[in-house]
Amino acid sequence: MNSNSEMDKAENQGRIARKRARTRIDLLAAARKVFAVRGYHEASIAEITQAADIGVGTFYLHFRDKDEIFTTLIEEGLREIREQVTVLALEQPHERRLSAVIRLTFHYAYAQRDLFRIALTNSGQFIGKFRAQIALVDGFTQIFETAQQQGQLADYNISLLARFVTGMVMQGIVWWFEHDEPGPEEMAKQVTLLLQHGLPAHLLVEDN
Amino acid sequence: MNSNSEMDKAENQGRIARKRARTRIDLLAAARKVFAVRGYHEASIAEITQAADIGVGTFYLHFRDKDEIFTTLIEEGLREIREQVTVLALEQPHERRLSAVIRLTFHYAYAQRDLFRIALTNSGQFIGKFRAQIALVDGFTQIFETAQQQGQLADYNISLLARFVTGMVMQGIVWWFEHDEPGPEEMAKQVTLLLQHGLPAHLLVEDN
Amino acid sequence: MNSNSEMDKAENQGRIARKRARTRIDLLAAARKVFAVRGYHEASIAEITQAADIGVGTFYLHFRDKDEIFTTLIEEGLREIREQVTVLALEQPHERRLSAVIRLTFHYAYAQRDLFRIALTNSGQFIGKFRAQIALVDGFTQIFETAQQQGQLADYNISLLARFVTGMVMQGIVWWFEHDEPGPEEMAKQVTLLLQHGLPAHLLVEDN
Amino acid sequence: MNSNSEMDKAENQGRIARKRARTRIDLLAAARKVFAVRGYHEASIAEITQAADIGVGTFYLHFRDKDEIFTTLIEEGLREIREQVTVLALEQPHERRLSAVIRLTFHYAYAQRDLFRIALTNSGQFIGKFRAQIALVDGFTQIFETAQQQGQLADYNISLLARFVTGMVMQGIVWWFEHDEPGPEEMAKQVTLLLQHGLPAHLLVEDN
DNA sequence: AATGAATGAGAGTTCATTCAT
DNA sequence: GATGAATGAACTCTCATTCAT
Repeated sequence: MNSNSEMDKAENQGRIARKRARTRIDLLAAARKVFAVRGYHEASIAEITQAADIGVGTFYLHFRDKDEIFTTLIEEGLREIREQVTVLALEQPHERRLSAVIRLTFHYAYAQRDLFRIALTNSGQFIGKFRAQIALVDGFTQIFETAQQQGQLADYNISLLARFVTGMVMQGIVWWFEHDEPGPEEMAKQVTLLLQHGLPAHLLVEDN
Repeated sequence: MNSNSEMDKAENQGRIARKRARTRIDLLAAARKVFAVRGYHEASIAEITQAADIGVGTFYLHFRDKDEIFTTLIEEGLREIREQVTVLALEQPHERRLSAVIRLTFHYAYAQRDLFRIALTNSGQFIGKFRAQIALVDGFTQIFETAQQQGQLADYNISLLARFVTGMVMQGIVWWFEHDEPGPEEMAKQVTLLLQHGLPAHLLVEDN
Repeated sequence: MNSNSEMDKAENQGRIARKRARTRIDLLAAARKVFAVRGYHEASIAEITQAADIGVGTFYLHFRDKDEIFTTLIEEGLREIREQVTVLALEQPHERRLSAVIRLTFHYAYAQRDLFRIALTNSGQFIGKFRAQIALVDGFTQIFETAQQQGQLADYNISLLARFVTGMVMQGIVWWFEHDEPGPEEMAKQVTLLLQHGLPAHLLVEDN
Repeated sequence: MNSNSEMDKAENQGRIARKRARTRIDLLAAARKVFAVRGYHEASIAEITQAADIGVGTFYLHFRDKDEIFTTLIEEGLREIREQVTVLALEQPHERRLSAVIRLTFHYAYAQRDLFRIALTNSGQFIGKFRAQIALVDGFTQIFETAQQQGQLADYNISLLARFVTGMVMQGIVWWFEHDEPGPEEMAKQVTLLLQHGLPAHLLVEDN
C-alpha cells in the first residue's frame, strides 16, 4: 500500500507536471497568435488567456508579465533555429560556411515568418536585445575574424562588416512581411551574389 | 486711421501666429526629448506637455494624439534630410551618385542620431510606413534601374538589391545607437568598400 | 466742433449698441440651431460660437454660461407666446377662455415646434422650472378658481385639474416631435372634446 | 470523490455567481441613489462606484457605460410595474379596465416616486424612448381601440386620446416630485372624475 | 468689444495584477 | 494548480473659462 501510494504520488506528479507544461504551451501558442494579429502593445494579457482558454490568474503562474512571455516566445522559437544553423554551418568547410549560414537562416526564417514578424515588428524597445540579430552578427563576426587572422579582409572593420551582412539578411526577411516571393533559396542567392562580386564598377567609382 | 487699425490687426495676427507656431515647436522639441529617453509607448502626453512647460489641453490644439506628434516629428525631421540628399545626389554624375547617397545619408543620420533612434526604435508598429527607409529604398531603386536599363546588374533583382543596400546603411546607423565611432565618413567608406569589391573569394566559393 | 463730437459720440454709442445687440441675437440663433440638433448636454460653447461665427471669448461677454443662454433662449422665445395667449384669452368671454387658451397655445407651439422640442427634451434638470408649463398651469388654475368661486368644480382639486389639462396639452405638443399631423386646430378640438364630454360611461363605470 | 469535487465545483460557481450578482445589485442601488440626488448628467461613474463601495474598474465588469446602467435601472425597475399592471388590469372586466390601469399605475408610481423622478427628470434625451410612458400609451390605446370597434369614441383620434390620458397620469406623478399629498387613491379619483364627466358646460361652450 | 490660444480640472475607460475561493 | 471578480493607478481627451492682445 505504501509503495502503491508512492507510485500514485509519482504518477500524480507526472500528470500534474504534464498538465502544467501543457498549459504553458497553450499560453505560448495563444501569445504567438495574439501578438501576430494585434502587435505587442495592443495585446492584453486577458486576450492571450482567452485565446488559450485558461483563466487570467493562471497566466501569472507561468510568466511574470507580458514582457516575459514575449521574450520567452521569441527566445524559444529562435533557439532551435540558432542551434540548427550553428550545427549545420560547422559541418561545412570554411569556404562554404558563410553562404551556409545565410542560406539556412533564410530557410528557417521563411518557414517561421510569423515569428520573425512578431520579433522584428515589436522589438523596437528591445532593439539591441533582439537575439536573432545578435546571433547572426556573432556568427558572421566569427567567420570574418577567422578570415582576418588569415590575412584577409585587411581593410574591413570586422564588427561593421558583420552588421552590414546581418542588415542585408534582415531586409530579406522583412521583404517577406509583404511578399511571398522569391523563396529562401533565391533570396540567399541574391545576397550571396552581391557579397561575391559587389556592384559593377560603373556604379561605384573608386574614390582616391 | 482705417489703414492704421488694419495694420494693427495684421500685425496682431502675425504675432499670434508666431506665438502659436512657437508653442508647436516647443511641443515637438519636448516630444523629441521624451521619446528619446522613454520610447514611444512609455511616453505620455502629460510628460510631453510638462517637458514643454505648457498645459495638457494645449497639446490637443496642435496635435490630434500621440501618434500624430510622433509621425510629424519624424516626418518633419526627415524631410530636410531627404530633400538635401536628393538634391545633392542629383548634382553628382551617375557613377558617383550611389556613393553620394550613402555618404550624405550617413552624414545627416550621424548628426541626427537621436531622431533616427526614435524612429528606428519605435517604428515597429509602423514598419513599412517608416519613411526614411522608404526614401532610401526608392533612391537606390532608381539608381539600379537606370543601371539595369544600361545592361548592368543583369542577374540582380533590383527591388531586393535596393533593400539589401538599405539594410546595410540602416545597420550602420543602428551601430551609432551604441557607439560614436567610426564617424560617417569611415562608415560610408566601409559600406562602399563592401559594395565595390564584395568579399574575398575564399569566403564565398562560387556555387555552381 | 464740440456738439459735433458729441453727436459723433452718441452716434458711435448707438452703433456699438446695435453691433452688440446683433452679436447677441446671432448667439441666440446659433444656440437654437445647435441645441436643436445636438441637445443641451452635447452642445458645447465652442460649437455655438462657431455657428454664430464669433470668437469663443465673446460668448462670455453676453452670457454667463451655457445654462444662461439656454434659459434665455427658452424664456425669450416663450415670452411672446405667453403674452399673446394671455392677451387674446382675456379678450374672450369667460366661457370661451379655456378653449381659447388651449387653441392659441397649440397654434403657437406648432409654429415653434423646434423651440418646444429643445425646451421639453432638455429641461429635465430644470423640470418644475420649465416656464411654458408653469404659465399654462397658472392660466388654467386662474380659470378654474374663478369657476370654483362660482360654485362649479366642487369635487375637483383645482391645482391637480390644472396640471392634468396641462399634461394633455403637453402630450399634444410632444406628439408633434414625431408627427406633423394633425395640425393645431384639430389637436385643440380633440383635447376640447375630451374635456367637454369625458369618456363614454362604458369605459369608466362609476365607482361608489 | 469525483462527484464530491464536482459538487464542490458547482457550489463554488454558485457562490461566485451570487457574489457577482450582489455586486451588480449594489451598483444599481448606488446608481439609483446618485442619479436621484445629482441627476444623470452630473452623476459620475466614480461617484456611483464610491457609493457602492467598490472599485471603479468593477463598474465596467457589469455595465458598458453610464447609459447602460441608467437604462437598466429604469428598465428593471419598471418591468415589474408594467407586468403587474398588465396582469391585474386584465383580470378586470372591460368597463373597469381603464380605471384599474390608472389606479394601479398611480399606486406603483407613488411607491417608487424616486425611480420615476429619475426617469422623468433625465429621460429628456431619451424622450420617446421612455418606456413607462410608452407602456401606458400602449395600454390605453388597446382599451380605446376595443371601445372604438364597438362603435364608441367615434369622434376621437385614438392615438391622441391615449396620449392625453397618459399626459394626465404623468402630470399626476410629476406632482409628487413636489408634494406628497394627495395619495395615489385620490389622485386616481381626480383623473377618473375628469375623464368621466369632463368639465362643466360653462367652461367649454360647444363650438359650432 | 472682440478674439482665440492657453489652461487644467475632471471625466471616462483600460488593464496588469492580486487574492479569496 | 487554476480561477476570474475585483481593484485602482494611470492614461487619454474634452471643454468651460480666462486673459493678454
